[in-house]
Amino acid sequence: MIKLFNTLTNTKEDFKPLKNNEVKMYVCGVTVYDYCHIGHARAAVVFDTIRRYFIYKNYNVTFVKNFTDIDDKIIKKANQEGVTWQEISKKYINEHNKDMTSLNVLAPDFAPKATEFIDEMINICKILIEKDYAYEIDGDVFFSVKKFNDYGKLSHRHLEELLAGARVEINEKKEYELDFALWKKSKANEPAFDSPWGLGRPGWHIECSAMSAKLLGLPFDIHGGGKDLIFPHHENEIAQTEAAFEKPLANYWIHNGFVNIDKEKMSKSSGNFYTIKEVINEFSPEVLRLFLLSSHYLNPLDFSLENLMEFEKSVEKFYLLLDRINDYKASTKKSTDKTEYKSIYENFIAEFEKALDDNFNTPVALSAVFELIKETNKFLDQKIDNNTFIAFKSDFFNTVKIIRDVLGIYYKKPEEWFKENLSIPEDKLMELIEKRNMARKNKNFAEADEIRLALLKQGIELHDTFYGTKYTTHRIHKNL
RNA sequence: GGCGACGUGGCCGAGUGGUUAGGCAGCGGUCUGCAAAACCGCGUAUCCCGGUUCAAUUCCGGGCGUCGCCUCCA
Repeated sequence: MIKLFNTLTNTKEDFKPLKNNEVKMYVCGVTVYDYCHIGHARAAVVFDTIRRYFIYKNYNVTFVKNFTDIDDKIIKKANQEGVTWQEISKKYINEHNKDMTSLNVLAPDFAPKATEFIDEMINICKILIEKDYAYEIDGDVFFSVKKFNDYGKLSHRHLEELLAGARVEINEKKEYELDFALWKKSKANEPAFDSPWGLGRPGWHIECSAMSAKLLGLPFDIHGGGKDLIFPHHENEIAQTEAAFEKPLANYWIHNGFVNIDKEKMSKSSGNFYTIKEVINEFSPEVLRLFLLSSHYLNPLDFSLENLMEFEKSVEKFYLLLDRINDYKASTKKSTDKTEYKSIYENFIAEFEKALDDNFNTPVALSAVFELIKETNKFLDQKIDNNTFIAFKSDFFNTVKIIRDVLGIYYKKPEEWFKENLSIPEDKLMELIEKRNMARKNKNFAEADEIRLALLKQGIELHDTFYGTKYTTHRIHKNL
């Protein structure tokens, strides 16, 4: 039984799908006006992992993640660059998708764009006006929060509280300060869509109401996004959808914590952010993904390049083990004193699932992974006969597949990993290894050590094993 | 101002009313020409003050500190 923390009830609950073993989930995507940063990466990786875990548990998952492709910031950027808003949104959708691919985030089943659902949004506005939940003033349509009794149920706030803290907002036409726009009249030279209220464009929240209702139906199981979306975005989405359709929007609301830099929230407006591209220029995306999973998704995650180095080593450790298995020479003699690998394998599966069942506790799941690596190394330290080794490999690669499928890491071949970090041409390296081994043979250890040290400075470590000299590599982070 | 979260060993990071993850770094050892890798061993933490309890890091109250939301934001 999967338990998850539901923002709506502020408690950890058993997950019960609405229908059999189906999970329908909608996750808020990004507004496409710039490159994605690490905060976007965290949300993407968190929900991707949740999705992957449901799939692993044999649920049939329908996963929707949208793009907000029309919005003030997109228009502003388009004006700055002297291009159309479509060119901006297209470009950054494309860049977003590249980033997601590099992070090994599975493509959503649906990746709708707001502008593809204008009719549906207009329809919701019409219904809300008809039902007297919304009103039109001079081409703008606003939602009247006072009329929706449950307003505040997600963010656990009351209108008075919200008003008390509200920064002075000079809005004009609204009947009540906290009312929000469903439809915005467009100014001259702004992108515009035809509507019963004249030319305009949708407000921010309405798109998700339209797309989720159309693509998943109401209610659906899980709605997710970053914690910063709880208010007002998701609160408003609930108000619109539930007022218009008289059905609950989603049963479970999941929100991931922020990525911090020096304890402060990473955000565009504060300027303290790293883009995904900047980071994966310095570290493998796999390292970034592992790092993002290394703390619980509800908690803040402090980002630093130094922290990434730690996880770079973790990834390396795994590939070292794979490499070891590839090279392993089973003993021709019958195994002695061998422990059963079966129990290591079964223990891992149990720990791993227990962790993820409990509100997707990826740090604990990772500790099970690290234990597995250690236990496996220990197992291989014994003398293993061929039959035992073959049986072991089968169990081991089953577990690796689970880790890959669920956590989305460790999907490379070890040689790929080590080669991608190689700082000199491989044939040159082979020459040096050859040269060093000649020196070793001649007991010229000074020369041998000199070669090894020189390579080490370039991020290449040599390991003399009984089946030959192996190399491993790690990136040199000059700028850190 | 209102509401909320958090404070764990050198660092990162979980769980738990009593036997107390995991990782990184460090130290000692096995191995090695020497290393590296791997393995073994060591370190033994829960902001402060009260309270409840046979027992609290875990529950309650207070304090201090950090952060978040109330504005676009993953």
